[in-house]
Amino acid sequence: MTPAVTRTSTRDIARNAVRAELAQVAFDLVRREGYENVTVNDLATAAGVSRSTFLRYIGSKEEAVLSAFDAHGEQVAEALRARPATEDDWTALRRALDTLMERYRQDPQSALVITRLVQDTPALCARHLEKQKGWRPTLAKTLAERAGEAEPTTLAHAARAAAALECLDVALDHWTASDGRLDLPGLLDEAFAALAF
Amino acid sequence: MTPAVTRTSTRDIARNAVRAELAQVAFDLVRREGYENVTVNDLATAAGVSRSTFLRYIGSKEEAVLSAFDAHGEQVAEALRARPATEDDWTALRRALDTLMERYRQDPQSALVITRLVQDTPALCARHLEKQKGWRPTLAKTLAERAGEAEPTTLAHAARAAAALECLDVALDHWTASDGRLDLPGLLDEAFAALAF
DNA sequence: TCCACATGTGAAACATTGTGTCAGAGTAGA
DNA sequence: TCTACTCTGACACAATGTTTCACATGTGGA
Repeated sequence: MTPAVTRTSTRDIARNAVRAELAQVAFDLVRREGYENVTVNDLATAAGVSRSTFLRYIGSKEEAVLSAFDAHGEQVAEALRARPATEDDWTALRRALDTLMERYRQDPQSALVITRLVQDTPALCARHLEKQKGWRPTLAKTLAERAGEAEPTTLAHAARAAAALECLDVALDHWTASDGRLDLPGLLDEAFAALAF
Repeated sequence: MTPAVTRTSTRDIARNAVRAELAQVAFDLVRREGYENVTVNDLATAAGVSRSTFLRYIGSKEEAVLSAFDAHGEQVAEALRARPATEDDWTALRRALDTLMERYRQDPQSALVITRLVQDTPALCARHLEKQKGWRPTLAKTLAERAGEAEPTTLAHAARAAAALECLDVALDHWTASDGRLDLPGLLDEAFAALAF
């Protein structure tokens, strides 16, 4: 059985560091050569490990690129928890997404490349949507907790969480379509406003 | 080059019939044995054709199940076009989804099985989300056309289309979680209402 | 020091998927 | 009848992801 408490041992830290390193090398190579033109063998070789080891850490070729988004779900949830309880759900969700906006602002070039890569590669796009769908229950639960102690997670919370994530998606689509020239937070505002009838 | 006008020849009709037949056999087998426990070879054998032929018609193992949803996007768009121009976007989208509700009402048992299958199989879930994302531009364009002749497709239209599809998704999640006991159109209403602030 | 045990790594085999090629069977039409 | 055209199945192929095994490394205790 797994231990009841999820403690982070030094070994886990080391593993995560290796994983991040492998993902970084993989992303650089994919960025240069294109996702379809690179094999797992290439990625492993570039990282200086065997194919076995690479897959042991990363899990799959898709994950090599998408692990960059691993933390996003929890980050948005964390930001959502930090919003004042008086704020309505929709505003709180919009503000929580500012956490991600900040990431895109810090390095727009890289962000544009990886976002395009995911959008243009069907396999990556599909997996990314699935991963993003996994954030929904967490956000919905956080909304429920904000609402009150005994509040169960309702369908309404799930719908709002899902809609907020779709707004992010739509905004990113328009952003990449404009080659990153349009203002991403502004696009996100526009998407959010479109659902406030 | 492909012909400029997409005409439907008798051969295309025959091809689609074969495709539907293969998909039906494949779905039945997957339903009984489980997606992971069945290979493309099994599906082809069950349908009485070679693996080559099966993949030629269906494209991939995932598509064998997901082709059941192929027409949904265009059906919803069609229903959306049929809504009165005076109706606001959100109401029109909700009513357009009644087309799908009708499908679920006609055969709730099968609908429950296939919906669960897609939800519980990561590969299917991912591909289905990607396919559903493909409906978004069509719906957004339809919303724009409803708005007026020269109206371009705006980010707001895309956001509403995306949100409506997510409402469908959320409603289906709760529906399957209730073993199909809850009223699906009612759940969809609830999800839509959660976004009408 | 020596031993036992756990952990990380690479090599290889394996089942499966999806693509591409090719030859033969069947068919409709000139 | 001859000729294109299409469909089919067989096969080869590259690649993915899983599993198993052997080897190295290192660590703690007797």
